[in-house]
Amino acid sequence: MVQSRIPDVTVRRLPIYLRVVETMRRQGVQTVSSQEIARVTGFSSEQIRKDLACFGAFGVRGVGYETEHLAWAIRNILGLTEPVAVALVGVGHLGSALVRHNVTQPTPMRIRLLFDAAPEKVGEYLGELPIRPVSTVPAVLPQEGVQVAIVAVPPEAAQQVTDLLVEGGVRAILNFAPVTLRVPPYVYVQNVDLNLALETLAYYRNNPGVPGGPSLLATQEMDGGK
Amino acid sequence: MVQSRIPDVTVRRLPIYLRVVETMRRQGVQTVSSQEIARVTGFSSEQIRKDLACFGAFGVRGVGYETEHLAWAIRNILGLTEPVAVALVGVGHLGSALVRHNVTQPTPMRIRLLFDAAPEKVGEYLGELPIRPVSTVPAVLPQEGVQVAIVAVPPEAAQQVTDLLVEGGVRAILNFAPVTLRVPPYVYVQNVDLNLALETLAYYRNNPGVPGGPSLLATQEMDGGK
DNA sequence: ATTTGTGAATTACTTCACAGCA
DNA sequence: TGCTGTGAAGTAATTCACAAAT
Repeated sequence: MVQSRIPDVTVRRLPIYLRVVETMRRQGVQTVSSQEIARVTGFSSEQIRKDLACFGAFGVRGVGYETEHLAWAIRNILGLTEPVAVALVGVGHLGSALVRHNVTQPTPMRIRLLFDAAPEKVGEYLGELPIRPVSTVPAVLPQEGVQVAIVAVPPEAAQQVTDLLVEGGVRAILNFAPVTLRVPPYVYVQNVDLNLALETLAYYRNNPGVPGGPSLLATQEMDGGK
Repeated sequence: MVQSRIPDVTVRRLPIYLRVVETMRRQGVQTVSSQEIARVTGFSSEQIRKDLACFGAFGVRGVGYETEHLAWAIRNILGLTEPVAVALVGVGHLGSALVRHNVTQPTPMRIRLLFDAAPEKVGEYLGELPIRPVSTVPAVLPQEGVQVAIVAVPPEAAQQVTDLLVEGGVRAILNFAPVTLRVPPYVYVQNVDLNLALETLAYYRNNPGVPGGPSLLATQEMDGGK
């Protein structure tokens, strides 16, 4: 059964399933059951079946899912059939670590454009990639067809940078700055806030035994509260 | 009304509230209403009141919350009344960026111990902090009273490192390795998986206008699926 | 007049239970 | 038998709506 509206939690689980299925496929495994994916990921098998069923029935009853077909299907749903170019703004400690990390990873999301505000950084190279002035974002992004961006600038600059990205036609942003970004409703923002993540740990250090929730990463409320 | 069991989603929102309230307090603001916090964070004001009411009633009707008192209360709930020492394992690109990032941040979560497996890194310093051999984790952590750790090692080494951390008495782990860590039920794991975060963006780039979920960062299912 | 605190209603997500197919 | 797909039941989280307090 194909649903029109896919829950956010489901979308966030899909890349996990893809990783598992893809690994198995490369190991030569032909089919995989929801129980096997459950074992590796920690999600329940029913949940995995429900998630996959949102997009139609790929499985074979009594057998499981064909790894080749399932990997293809998930990549299609996510829009990962071919490499996706990503822009990164803010080539500081964190930004450059993200770039160096990204080049070693087997993900189709590829950082291809770098921007920074500091004049002394502009023109330098990080690996093969030149660092461009952040003012050129609105012009360069459409030209290069890039619609996904990472914000790794100091909090003071984050909103300003975001406005430039939106002007450049960005549709989805991964934000490392510890601020709530204001964007139009058609732009998706996912926050990765390292301080918040660590501070949450402080609570569970003292209140153990509870956790539970699966889920994966941080969306952002769109409106400004009512 | 004081609840015994606090929802995970609430715990993940508390550090956000703390940040906002703390900022206002430093600006000399005496009281803050749930609507004002809502405006800044994007959460609804009812939700904020419900979250805070889990721990008792701090507010004054018709007025709002006293910033001083509220900040103190949230810090108490989270266990952030004094600095919390954190260990980091894996001083690669990402790990060292996290350390350099952390020293500039105004969070009470302080990275104080560094570990790495590579003999050529052991003994070197990153800022003031010496890099220790990862084998000393089980001995050093209890000695230094550290119960929170960051895993920033390659996926192959992540489970092994986690076992050492658990042996050393760690209660909460922030995991950057793209694997599901196996831990005893009293250890809390929060995953930050950069590839998954980026891959989720790919979906929303093509399916705009939806997002919605507030929430903040990645827990991990504990059991192995049933 | 304003804003908290909270039951009630609603919505979202997960788990259960099992029919249907290989 | 084994495993998928799914309606029904159950649980969790959010929003509504308003009484209580200043």
